[in-house]
Amino acid sequence: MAMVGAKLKALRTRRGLGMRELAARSGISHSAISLIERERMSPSVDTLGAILGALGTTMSSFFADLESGLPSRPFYRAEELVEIGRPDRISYRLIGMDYPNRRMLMLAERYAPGATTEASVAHRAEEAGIVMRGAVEVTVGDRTAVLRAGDAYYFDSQQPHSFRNVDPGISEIVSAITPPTY
Amino acid sequence: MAMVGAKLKALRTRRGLGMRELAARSGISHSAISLIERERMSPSVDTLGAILGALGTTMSSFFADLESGLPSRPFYRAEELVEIGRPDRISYRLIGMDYPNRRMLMLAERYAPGATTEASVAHRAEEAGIVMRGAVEVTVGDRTAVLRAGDAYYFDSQQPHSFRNVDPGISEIVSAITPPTY
DNA sequence: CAGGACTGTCGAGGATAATCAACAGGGGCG
DNA sequence: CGCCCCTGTTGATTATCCTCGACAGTCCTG
Repeated sequence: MAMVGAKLKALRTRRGLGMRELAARSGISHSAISLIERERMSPSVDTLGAILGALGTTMSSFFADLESGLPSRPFYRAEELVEIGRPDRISYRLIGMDYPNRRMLMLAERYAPGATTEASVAHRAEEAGIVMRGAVEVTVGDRTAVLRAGDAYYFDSQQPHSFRNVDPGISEIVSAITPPTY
Repeated sequence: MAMVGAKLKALRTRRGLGMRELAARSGISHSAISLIERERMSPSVDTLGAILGALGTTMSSFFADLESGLPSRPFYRAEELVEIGRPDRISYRLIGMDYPNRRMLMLAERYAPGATTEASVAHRAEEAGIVMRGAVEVTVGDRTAVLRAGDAYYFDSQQPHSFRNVDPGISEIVSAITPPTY
């Protein structure tokens, strides 16, 4: 999380505030601010949140700016895709893992026989995908359908939804979610 | 920073990962993950960053989702505007301070006589404003102009820029910056 | 039912974040 | 100059994060 200190200092000085003044407004000690700005310690989420609050910022704005920039490259080899699931059940391989400030989550999914997704909290997003191999039972709200190669889906993530592999072998889906509230 | 734990747990379980598995991938101990998920401690930025990385997420995505939602209200009284500058030099009063995931920063600025902005790092953004009162010398790149009531500006923030109050009294500007890399 | 592999929680310790109180370096002003 | 008020840095102490290992519960398998 490099650059946190430099960015914080830029924010503070731009407002013409001293460390002590910012400390008083945020409830964090001025020495802590000094150490954070010089990258000599990594603040807790609570601490950083308090400081950003006094500067009129939020965590998301702060890190959105920090992590912004163009991706390092446009192409990703199959072997490079980062695994964020578990291959023995449901493998989720992330496309464009080093794209800094993504607006979309694209995944190559691979379901082991019988694998089922966990119940998820409702979130405002749109989710679409297409089955590439096998057979997947998709439930959205009160509707259920078995999708096979070539079949697709598109729904609002706010509705309760789940996926279950009903093929005796492996099933594969390519999916996209936006915004990436994954 | 409430909800961090719940959101983290949702992310982990959705991928079918146990605490120990996530601990191994992130390099953070499973007990720390347990404590964080139950909101019994506030992780450091480094720690949370490591965990999110193993889940294929970034800080900005994580907090963007966490802080999302509709604003509590559409109207803000003059007295309510939050001060993020210093009234004796340059006062910056934030409009819509509780708008959760803003794409824009709008400020009511008030310059004391002789006040000057600090040098700022280059950032990719657009900045516009209009002078309401007094006289402000605005420098953008190699150009300088003195703007008075009714005069306005619009420039790319990547160019070095600064503001200086050249009025014997107080000068006022209403400005907007997007995205809010402030 | 016993054994194993998994789940998450808990307690004691060491590592680190955060605080408080000094300290040192500018300017400005009488 | 000598004093004041500001700036940010540093050392010693306390509080908190973080780790390691132990513990208890669940589920599957022999």
